[in-house]
Amino acid sequence: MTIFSSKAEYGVRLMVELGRQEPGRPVSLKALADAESLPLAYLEQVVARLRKAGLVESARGAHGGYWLARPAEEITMDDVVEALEGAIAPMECFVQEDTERIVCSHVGDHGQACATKLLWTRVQGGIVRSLQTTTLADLVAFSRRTDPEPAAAPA
Amino acid sequence: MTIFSSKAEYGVRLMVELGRQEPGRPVSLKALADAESLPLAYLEQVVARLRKAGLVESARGAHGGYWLARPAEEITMDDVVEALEGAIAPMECFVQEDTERIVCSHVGDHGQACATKLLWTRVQGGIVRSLQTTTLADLVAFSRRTDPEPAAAPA
DNA sequence: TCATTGCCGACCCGAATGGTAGGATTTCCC
DNA sequence: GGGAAATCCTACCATTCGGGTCGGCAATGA
Repeated sequence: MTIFSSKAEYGVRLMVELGRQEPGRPVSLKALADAESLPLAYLEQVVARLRKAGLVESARGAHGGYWLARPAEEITMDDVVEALEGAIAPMECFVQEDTERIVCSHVGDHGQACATKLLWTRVQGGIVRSLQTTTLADLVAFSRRTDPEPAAAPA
Repeated sequence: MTIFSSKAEYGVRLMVELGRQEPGRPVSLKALADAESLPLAYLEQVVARLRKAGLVESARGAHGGYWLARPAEEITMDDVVEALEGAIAPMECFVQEDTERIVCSHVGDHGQACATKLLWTRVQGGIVRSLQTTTLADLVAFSRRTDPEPAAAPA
């Protein structure tokens, strides 16, 4: 089984690529698609989610493009993945309320709260914790270690 | 997004129900299906996975049924979920080799190991750790807290 | 004015999910 | 021996979803 869809993979790669660029200058989606060998039309849908979540900003028209809305150090992967995949719920019956609250709708079958709730809660905790403690800057630094060349944006 | 399918939900509930029973006596799938209000025919497929993974054993014929192959204390939810959902990989490009080894097939696009690897590895670690540190006995105890009645198996 | 780029909605195809149906086959009980 | 009660096994099916494609509109700079 795979946990995340390719939206998450593409979106994270896109964010990393943006993090590698020097800030203040927009990068066209075409350049990003070429750099990562990803289909441009599909990336449009992916980046739209990131924009609606306020993680990237954009400029239209010639020499337009995208850039990070905040410095990479202040972006936790928790936000990125949630923007791309939606709220992280281990199971359908988990509905996220406001903050940290978790509700299982299977309560009430015969008065018994389902025991699986305990398990899924722990799993969710494990995932969210690992996402929250990783910033985009971490990934950018990791990518520079293997490929120090910045992708030479010929805007 | 939901992480696990209903196979995991049903299978875990089934294991918990088996854990609530006194050992040594087989419980019919029909009784389990009734206790959890789940479709019998579908549960057959679910329990087949648990049996093939060696987590439950079975006896055919009248008064046959299922029981835990090991005491609940010795069953980690890691094993249960893996039997039900298959190997846990955060992303398609993760292929589990023999033990703990993780490989990302996206290496080589332009010599750059994908930075997402770092992230997915951490996430997988968070999940596996939470599953390994929870035993079936934990869930059984949790379920008894809310519903102390053992489900009165009328064989 | 025109190329470049972001933005948006419709459509589409294959695979997986969540089942159902039906028939073996084995075993206990009378 | 004959049911009845069970596990087992395979095939099938409806719907959803993932992973895209396509076409067109809107805005912006040269």
